Amino acid sequence: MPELPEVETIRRGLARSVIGKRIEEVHIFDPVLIRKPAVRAFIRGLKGKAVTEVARRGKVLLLNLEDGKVWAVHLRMTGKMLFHDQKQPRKEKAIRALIALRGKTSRAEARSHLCFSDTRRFGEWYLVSHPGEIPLISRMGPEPLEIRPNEFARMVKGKDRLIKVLLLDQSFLGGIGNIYACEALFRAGIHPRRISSSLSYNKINKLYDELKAVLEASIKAGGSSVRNYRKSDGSEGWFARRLSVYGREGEKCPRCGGRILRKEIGSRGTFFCPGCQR
DNA sequence: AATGGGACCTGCGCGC
DNA sequence: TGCGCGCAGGTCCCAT
Repeated sequence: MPELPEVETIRRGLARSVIGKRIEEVHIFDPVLIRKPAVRAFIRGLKGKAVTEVARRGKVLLLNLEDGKVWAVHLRMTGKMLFHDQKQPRKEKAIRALIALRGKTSRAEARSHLCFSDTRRFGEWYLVSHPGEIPLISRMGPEPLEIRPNEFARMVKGKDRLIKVLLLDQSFLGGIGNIYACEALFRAGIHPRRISSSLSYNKINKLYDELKAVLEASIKAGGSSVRNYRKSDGSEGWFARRLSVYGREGEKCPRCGGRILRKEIGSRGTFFCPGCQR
């Protein structure tokens, strides 16, 4: 699924296209999508409300409505939030929901749509009064782009866990997924199986810098379209071509020329260079 | 406390 | 061309 840079890219796209627009129609084709409240109440809660802001917490999109409620969207692995300016939404497969919007300002009154497509159907929608009502968010650790280096070091030192698995734990930091965990560890020269508490302060500071750098660089490029991820306008992000190790098993390490390995770590495919990650 | 495995779903690419 | 297997940007739940 989209990780922090991808969700942030979508957030920015939606902020440009849907803020100020009013939700006119809500069509839920797959009721399993709606996790809270019941489907009928969810639809009632969205209908007629204008979107005032688009925020993000970790990998969760938060669309604030004019009545103070929050429409939360988790894309999981294959969810796409596509904004369509045309009268009819473009042809998409696996559409689970469709939202019709009306331009808020009187004159144009243009109609547009938000289309939620999600092949694997893991995505989730909520309507809540506060993001904290979503269990994942209530337990979520800090945003990696907002934390300070000394705080990060304290957190890493305080756990005895495989560093790769720790980075993926949303209750540790919110927003990091498999791609950026692999990439940050590669850039920092840290083996994904290292135990967090055993890392030197030097290494932890390096990891902090590289994590931040890779997330920010990816946001600038619009995220990594390795497979399913698309921006809200349907286009691809450019960062996949800049990934050093993710998805590159058997390729040459750009740093030392060794071979990139793929191993299962924490039940996830993990890409790294055994030559320069120690 | 931390780790491993399975579950939830569907589709794509690969080897034979 | 067809079939089976492995694999996938996530998270939850249970067992050890």
